[in-house]
Amino acid sequence: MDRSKVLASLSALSNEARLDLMRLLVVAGDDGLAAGKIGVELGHSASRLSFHLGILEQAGLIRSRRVARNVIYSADLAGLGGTISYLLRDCCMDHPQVHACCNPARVDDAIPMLLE
Amino acid sequence: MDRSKVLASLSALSNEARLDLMRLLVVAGDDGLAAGKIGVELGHSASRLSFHLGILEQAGLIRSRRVARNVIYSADLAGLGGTISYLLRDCCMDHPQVHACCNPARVDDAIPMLLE
DNA sequence: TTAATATTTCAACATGTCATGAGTAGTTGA
DNA sequence: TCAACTACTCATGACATGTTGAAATATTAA
Repeated sequence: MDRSKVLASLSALSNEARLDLMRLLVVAGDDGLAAGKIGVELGHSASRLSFHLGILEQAGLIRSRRVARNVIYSADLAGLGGTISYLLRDCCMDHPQVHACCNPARVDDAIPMLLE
Repeated sequence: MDRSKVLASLSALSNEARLDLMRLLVVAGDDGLAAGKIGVELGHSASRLSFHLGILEQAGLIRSRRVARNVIYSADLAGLGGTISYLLRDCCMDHPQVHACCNPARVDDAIPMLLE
C-alpha cells in the first residue's frame, strides 16, 4: 500500500460520519447495505451520505455494486487492514509497545491467523 | 480512548509532513529529538514545523519537554497504539480478516506480547 | 411510455487546513 | 546586561472540506 493511498484512507477515516459508516458496513459484512438503508440508519440526507460514501470508496475502504435500483455498499476489509498495517509497520516501525496496544480482545481467535 | 480523541489522532496522521514526523520520532525513541534537529532533518521551516508538531502534540501522539534552549519531542507510543487499537476494535469490530493484515513482520517477537 | 423510486451531481456557502514570512519570547554564554 | 540561539505566534492568502437543497440521472414497475 503506497503512501498517498494511506493518507487518503486516514483522511477518510478522520471524520465522524465516515467512521460511523465504516463501522456499520463492517458489521453488515459481505452482504453490505443499500445507500438508502444506511441513510435511514445514520440519519443523513441523501446527498450528504453520497458525499461521504464517495470519499470512503475513493480511499479504497468500501466497495459498491448496483443491485436493481439500489447501490449496495460494503466494507473493503483489505483496504482497512492495509491502512492499519501501514501505521503499524511504516509509521510505528513495528514497535513492540504499539503492537501490545493492539492485542486482540479475543486472543484465541486471532493467534491462529498470525501463525498461518 | 474516546472518539473525539481518535478523530483528532486520525486527522493528525492524515498529513504527509506529520506522518514523516511520527516516523522520525518513533525511530528516535524515548530520547526524542530537538525541534531544530527535526527541522533540519525534514527540511521544514521553523513555523511550519511548529504548526505540525503542535497538532501532533494536541492529538496526544507526541510529547515535548524543554531541555536548556531546546524543546525535545518524542513519540507517545500509548497514544499511537490507542488510535490503532480503536480502529481495530471499535471500527473493525476485531474482524479476523483485518487482524490478519496486521500480522507483525516479526511474528516471533510479537506472539509473546499477545499472550501476556 | 409514464410515474415512482433510488442515488448522484451541482452550486453556494461556511468553515477548516496549511504554507509563508515577519515578528515575539524564552534561555544561555560572553 | 547584551547578543546569539532556539523555538513559538500571528496575520495573510490559497486551497480543501463539509452541509444544504435543488436538479439531474438511472432503474424499475405499472
